Amino acid sequence: MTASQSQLRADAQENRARVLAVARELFAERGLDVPMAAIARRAGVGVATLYRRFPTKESLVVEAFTEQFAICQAVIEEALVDPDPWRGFCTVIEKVCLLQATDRGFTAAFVATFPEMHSEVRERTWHCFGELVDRARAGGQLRADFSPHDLTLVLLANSGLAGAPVEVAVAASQRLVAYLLESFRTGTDALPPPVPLSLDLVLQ
Amino acid sequence: MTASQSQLRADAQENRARVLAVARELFAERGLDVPMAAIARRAGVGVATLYRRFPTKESLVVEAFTEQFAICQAVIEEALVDPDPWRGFCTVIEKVCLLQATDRGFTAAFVATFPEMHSEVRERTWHCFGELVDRARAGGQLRADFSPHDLTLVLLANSGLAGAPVEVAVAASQRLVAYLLESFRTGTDALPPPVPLSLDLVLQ
DNA sequence: TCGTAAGTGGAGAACCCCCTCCACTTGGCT
DNA sequence: AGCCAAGTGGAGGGGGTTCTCCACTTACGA
Repeated sequence: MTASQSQLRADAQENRARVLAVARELFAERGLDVPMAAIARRAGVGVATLYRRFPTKESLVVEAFTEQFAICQAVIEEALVDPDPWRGFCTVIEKVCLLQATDRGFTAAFVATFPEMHSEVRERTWHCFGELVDRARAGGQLRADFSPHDLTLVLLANSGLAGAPVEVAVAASQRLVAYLLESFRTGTDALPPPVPLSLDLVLQ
Repeated sequence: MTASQSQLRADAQENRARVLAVARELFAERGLDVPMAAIARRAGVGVATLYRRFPTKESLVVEAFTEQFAICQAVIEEALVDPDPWRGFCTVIEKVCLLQATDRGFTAAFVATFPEMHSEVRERTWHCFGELVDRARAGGQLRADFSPHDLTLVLLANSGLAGAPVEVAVAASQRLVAYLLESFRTGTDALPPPVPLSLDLVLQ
């Protein structure tokens, strides 16, 4: 019900919403490489309509993924109020990696969006995670030499699994995360079962 | 001094070699997306020359990377004769991941080459690694629930770091590998120092 | 009901890619 | 020296992309 939305004619508003939904679907399924024409076709509109609402492909990507990024932000803030900081820490990594494994466009969108994200938001998220890391370290469950930068390391590593079909990617991601969390911690736990990751499976 | 090589005129032979060298350089620097025209230009030849020697881009990629893949094969076989199977295991992962972090085209080339690799070679490599895993497990240094498929997991995860500039990718890869090896083992060691992986650094 | 501003679709411009064709050049044998 | 098979470069065909232009259609207030 923003000004810009209510100023749109009813049919236009509906088209816009459908385009956005389709874009999210296709970006998740096939990554950001999916052509604008494909999005327009599946949404049942012409390309011109699409470009009228989203002047550039990048703007569509940004709009399509702001929701996901907001979820990430929320996940971190939520973890910060968890009384057990180590559990909070694990939850952050597990949830974000799951999101990433589920959505093929996630990482690329994040990278594309990153430069034009208000640095204010970035700083805040980063600060929150730093806080979480400090507490988990102070609690003695997170190893002392863990660096907040390792979050980026985990995210990048996890993004390497995005090529595989979703179910495979999710299973692989869960095992990878389990391995990593285990070495982030001071202790030992059972892993989820091995993933039969032959490359035949990975190549779609 | 193969028949096909010696049948080439001297100048042609030199051009072919230069093209191959340039291709390796550019694939390593910028990934497989680098246009054929760019390779031709840097090698100081026309595109036609390039296509005369390598009828298709894929064939150039295959030729450019067979050396690297042979190295991987050698690394595994060499590890198998190491009297300490755990050290062999670590060496395999470290060396292959280093190769991967150093060369931006590595993973894509591997994936592209994979289907048309003689399954005989694949089987052999896979068998060797399986042997190594069995021995390391039997030795009690590798965790019992490690799966040979986890090698693929490591490789895919490590490939996620390839976007960053080489020095960053290498440092990040080393830390990732250290983390993973630590959770593959039954014990604990110090990590290499954290990598300041802000996304500014990662985006070239 | 009807006028008009808002919205639309599809053709096509501009660009980049892989790869081919062909008139020209050149190495190396005689 | 001279011949010619072998080798060459650059123009351009065919297909893909993002994005624009403009004649047509439609929602909706008066």
